[in-house]
Amino acid sequence: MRKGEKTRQRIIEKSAQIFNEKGYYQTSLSDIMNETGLKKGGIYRHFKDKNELMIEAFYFAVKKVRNFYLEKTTLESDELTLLKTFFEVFKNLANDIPIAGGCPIFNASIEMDCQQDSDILPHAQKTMLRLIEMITEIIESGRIKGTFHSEISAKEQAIFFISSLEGGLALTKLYKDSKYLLTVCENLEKYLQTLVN
Amino acid sequence: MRKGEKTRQRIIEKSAQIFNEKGYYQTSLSDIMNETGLKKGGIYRHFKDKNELMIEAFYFAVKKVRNFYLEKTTLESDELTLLKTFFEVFKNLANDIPIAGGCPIFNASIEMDCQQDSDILPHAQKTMLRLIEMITEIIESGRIKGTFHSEISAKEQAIFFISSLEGGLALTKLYKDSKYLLTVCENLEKYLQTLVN
DNA sequence: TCTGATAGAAACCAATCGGTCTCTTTTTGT
DNA sequence: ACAAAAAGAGACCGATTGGTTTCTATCAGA
Repeated sequence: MRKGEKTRQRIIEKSAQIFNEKGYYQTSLSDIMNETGLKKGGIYRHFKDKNELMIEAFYFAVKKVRNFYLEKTTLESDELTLLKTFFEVFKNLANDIPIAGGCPIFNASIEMDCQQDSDILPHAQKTMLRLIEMITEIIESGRIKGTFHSEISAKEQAIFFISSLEGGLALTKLYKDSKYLLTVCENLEKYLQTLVN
Repeated sequence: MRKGEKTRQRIIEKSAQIFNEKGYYQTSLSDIMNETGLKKGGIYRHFKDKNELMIEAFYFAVKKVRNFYLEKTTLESDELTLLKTFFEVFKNLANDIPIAGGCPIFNASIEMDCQQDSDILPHAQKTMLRLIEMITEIIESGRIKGTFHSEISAKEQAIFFISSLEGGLALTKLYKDSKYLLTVCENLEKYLQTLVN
């Protein structure tokens, strides 16, 4: 790999961390300069503007969390396990694993809805939708197999789960206390049991 | 009332709107100047700095939502009704009633956890705690009266409700589609029924 | 090893930020 | 109606923002 390509990758990784912790628009070029050790010229050689860097960093952060989830699951995992693993990932995010600052999709989402002319907003929307659909498919699959009873709407359940988890994670970040998210997870697992046949 | 005091109040009201929509740090003095029609000198006469204005605007926004909730309830309202009214307030917030931009406490919270040296953070924490306690007391009261069964922890339920609602509101803002929050509310009401004796 | 291509430093830029200061206008109490 | 006090306009300030440009240093293929 070319040296430039290596540097480019390093910039994305480092800035993805900062973006997820400080916010995309709260993070300045000098923050990224400090973290990467590069000067402005060295950064702008690899990205045409901050927006391009933000988008690449966003997808990097998302990929990092997705891979973390995938590592914890196997093809044999049943639907109940998959959902519980999903909850686990959120608990880990509260402890800055695999990335500091919480859920990248949620962070980008809530930041961008204030930001007019944001180039990230459509990406955040798309990625969140894919997350919802992923959970929807798990529930749907469990419904078909008879694990969950079928009066429920899979997509609505998915929205409910994700909303609760994201909200709980937000409270946990607000108080820097994981008990809030843990409480939400416990309740969700209890709720999940009521859906099981 | 002195003219200055009137102006001061107008600045607070107008900027509370913008702050809640654009974010406290995304909103610049010129935004406030545009909205109020005042120049910089006219604003800084009434507030020693932007931080002071932010804090006052924050409490104004919170008070506005709280009053909206209080107007919808009476002393005779039973606990189940109080909780459902609380859900209703969130649904209204999705439609920019009584203030545009969603829940002021949540907005301030998520913005401030990125912002180092934020003067609002402690106020957001305090106010969110009061909200949690308010809901906790409703549930606790219902438990004592026998409306809810008593194996549940009131505070944990309160955290769960608020997390879900805030998360649902965030999704609704992301897609500018109230269906997400409505889904969350429906699920919460169903869940609420399982707590009723 | 040499040379062209790539990578990066650093000075520079206009725009904007929050904030101050001075001077003028308006309001207010008498 | 007048004078003192309050209110507001607007120029100004230094710092910082994202972004450009030029020039040097390093890397990589022949």
